[in-house]
Amino acid sequence: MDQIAVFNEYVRRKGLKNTNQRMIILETFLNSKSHYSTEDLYLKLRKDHPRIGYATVHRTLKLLAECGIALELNFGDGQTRFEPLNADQHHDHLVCTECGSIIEFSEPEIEKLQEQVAARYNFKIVSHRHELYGLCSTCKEKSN
Amino acid sequence: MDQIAVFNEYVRRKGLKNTNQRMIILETFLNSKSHYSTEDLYLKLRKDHPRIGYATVHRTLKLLAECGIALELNFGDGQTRFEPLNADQHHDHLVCTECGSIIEFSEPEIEKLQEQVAARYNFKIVSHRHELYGLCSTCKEKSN
DNA sequence: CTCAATGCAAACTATTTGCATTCGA
DNA sequence: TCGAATGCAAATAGTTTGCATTGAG
Repeated sequence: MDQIAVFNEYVRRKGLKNTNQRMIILETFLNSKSHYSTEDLYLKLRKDHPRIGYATVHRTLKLLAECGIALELNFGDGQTRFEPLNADQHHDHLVCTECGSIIEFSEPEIEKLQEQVAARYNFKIVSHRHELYGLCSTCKEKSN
Repeated sequence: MDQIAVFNEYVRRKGLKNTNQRMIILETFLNSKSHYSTEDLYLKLRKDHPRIGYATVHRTLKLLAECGIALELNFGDGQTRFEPLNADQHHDHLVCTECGSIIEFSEPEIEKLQEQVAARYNFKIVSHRHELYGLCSTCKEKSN
């Protein structure tokens, strides 16, 4: 079941409606590799679809997060970002505080340890956030 | 060297000034175990020190983050929180999305793996953030 | 038809800033 | 004394909401 099917299913179950705008937003969102803020996505969409409003983009992103298609990220720059979430290929982030570039990484060992930590506190993990902040290789060199 | 000494040193090096307000804010902040937002700390301070303004609290917290005494946290509820940072007793968080309670944990194994990941990308870690969201033991039971 | 979704503008919330005044070094 | 810090109020930025209108089921 792909993301679009997941969305349709979710909409149906909740008695919501599947509009044209939502489909356009969802597709544009899924086809991107970036970490979009509401504004980023709104601006991108506006080129081809000037009739789609900021609020709709925002509400749709929230909806996608709700049904597990998007993950909300917050890198501490005051902007909430969203990224397409794919259960079977989870990853975390290295964030360069100098140039803002973002590198994705995944480390199954860490995920496993997380589970152990949670178990220690009888805690049920629903999602997590793991970000390393610092200097990427390029900025590291420059600072020398 | 304790936190207050670190602060004094930082202030001196930067040619800043060490005011009464800053000392009060710093002490109150350090003596707390909580994860304060600017507002939380402002309200707490106001009881004993009604003359300290919100902006001063905010600017001081930013300053503390800058000199490494405080860590900025963002649990995704739209409020930036700060916690006293102690280099030698670092910890991360389990955040209950149901009741909002926060459990601290530390797992040296994970820290070690982080370093390995960073090395893989020739990335220099300055700080990190690692949060697990889900249900704490109490809320987990209730949901059954 | 009915009720959810949209688009716009306005409202809100957290954070930041301008500026006259105060105060530390 | 001099410039950094303060406190207030006002500005900003991101996010959310109210409401008349549109449109999907």
